[in-house]
Amino acid sequence: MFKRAKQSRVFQDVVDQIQDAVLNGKLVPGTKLPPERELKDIFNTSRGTLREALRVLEQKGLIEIKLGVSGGAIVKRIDAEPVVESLALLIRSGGVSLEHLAEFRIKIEGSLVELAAARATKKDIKELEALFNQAKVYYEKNDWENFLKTDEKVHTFIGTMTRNPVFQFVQKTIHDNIHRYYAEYLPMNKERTLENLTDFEKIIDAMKVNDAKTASAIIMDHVKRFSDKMQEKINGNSK
Amino acid sequence: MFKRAKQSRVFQDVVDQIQDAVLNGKLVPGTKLPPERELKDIFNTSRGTLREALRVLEQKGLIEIKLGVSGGAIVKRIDAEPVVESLALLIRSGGVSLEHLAEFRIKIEGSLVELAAARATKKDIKELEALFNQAKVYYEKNDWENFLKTDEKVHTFIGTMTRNPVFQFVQKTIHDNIHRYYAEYLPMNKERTLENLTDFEKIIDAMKVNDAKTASAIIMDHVKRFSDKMQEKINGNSK
DNA sequence: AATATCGAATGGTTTAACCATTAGCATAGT
DNA sequence: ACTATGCTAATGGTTAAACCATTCGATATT
Repeated sequence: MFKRAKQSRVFQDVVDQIQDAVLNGKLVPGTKLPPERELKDIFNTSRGTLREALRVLEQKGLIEIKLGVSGGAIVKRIDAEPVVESLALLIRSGGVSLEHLAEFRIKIEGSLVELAAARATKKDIKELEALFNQAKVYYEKNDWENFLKTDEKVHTFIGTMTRNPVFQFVQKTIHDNIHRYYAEYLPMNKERTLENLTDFEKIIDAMKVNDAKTASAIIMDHVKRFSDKMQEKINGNSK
Repeated sequence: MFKRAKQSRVFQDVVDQIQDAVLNGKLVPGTKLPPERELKDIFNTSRGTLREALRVLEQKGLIEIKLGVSGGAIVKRIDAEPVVESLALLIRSGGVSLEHLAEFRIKIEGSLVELAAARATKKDIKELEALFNQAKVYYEKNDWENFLKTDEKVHTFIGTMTRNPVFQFVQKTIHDNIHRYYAEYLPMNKERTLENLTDFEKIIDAMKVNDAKTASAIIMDHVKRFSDKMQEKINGNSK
């Protein structure tokens, strides 16, 4: 009938109060909180306890702390970083394998490109073409590192084209976490890079006429092909 | 060229050491860390600083802290909770609207059901049928609250059927966050509940023969229909 | 005017003490 | 013998006061 009375931890109360203030818009990003020695009086707590609260808020990505005079806790604009980080932890702890990630990525990136293609503006296409030309230069110079970086930018940019922040941060999270495997298991060469570049060109063509289905099919095939290659590589190495 | 040398914060070093130990398997879930008063000596720090480190580790979901004698910090099995929580924060902070969520959900749940249907075992089907019968009872008793809870269980269970933890936690996160809107904007009635039940039956039928495409199409239509209704309701109310 | 120096504000850390919760044990009462 | 009560010690939670380290701006010096 009754719930166990939650044992209050003072720092948790402080965390909740500040978090609520941020979520209610009472504390807007950029606001500087009072110095610790004042905050501790406001919340009627000790500095140690207050600092535990600040650590939690910092970890949640709600505040950022600067040193020195005129330093202090500043309310941050909430971004996807804590999500990315905690997912990375989950992955690294072994709860998620490369296969799991790749399987998810194939599905999600197909849908994502479909949306992006449907909503592509002329400005988007121009931006994509600029990235394509950049990638082409790196391809010709055999500069794999910068090629990959540009490839990364392309994926991120297509994410923004969806105009949907959920897709955007999922895209970012997946790529942040999958990149580690790529660098380790899928060394680039001229042939593979060209393949990548060709797929890219096809997608831009499909997007130019807002052909969502085609664009989606190409990216799904692209992701699947690269994932399979990486999987082969891993299986091969482990034998 | 160089990065600014990160100003060392002692508690961060403690966090890193313990986190690394967990990720390297040197500390397995269930292990109890020494009491604070010993840990502070081990790391050669003060108790306050050590506790700041523990707060961060707790927030990351790496440890859990129990009170009283034989209490202390216990290494946890890392789960999706921190990911779900930080994503919820991102959503609640206003970066994500219901439309964004619904759009994402339509796509992801289609793919998810497709996978689940392809991998459905007889045991899975039995479990789904049990949930279906339970939902039917609540439908007949006009018990909307429990009907919705069961509906929630169905979605979660279909998530587990994918055998892919990424899909599982995305499904959980989306539903955790969308549920708030549902309860507020989409009051259930006999007609709507029946519609829900009918869709559910169709999906089970498709899954019985591992017809992934059909199952996927049904759920996408289902989610889209309910999202549209909710959207209407919201637009109507706000006018 | 440019540069060097210093001081104050502010986060980072330490220490030592006390409070609150809990598990286990000892004791008393039946 | 068994149960219930209460005591004790271990452990996390909190407080307080002091000092260190970093940074910015004011002031002095050249």
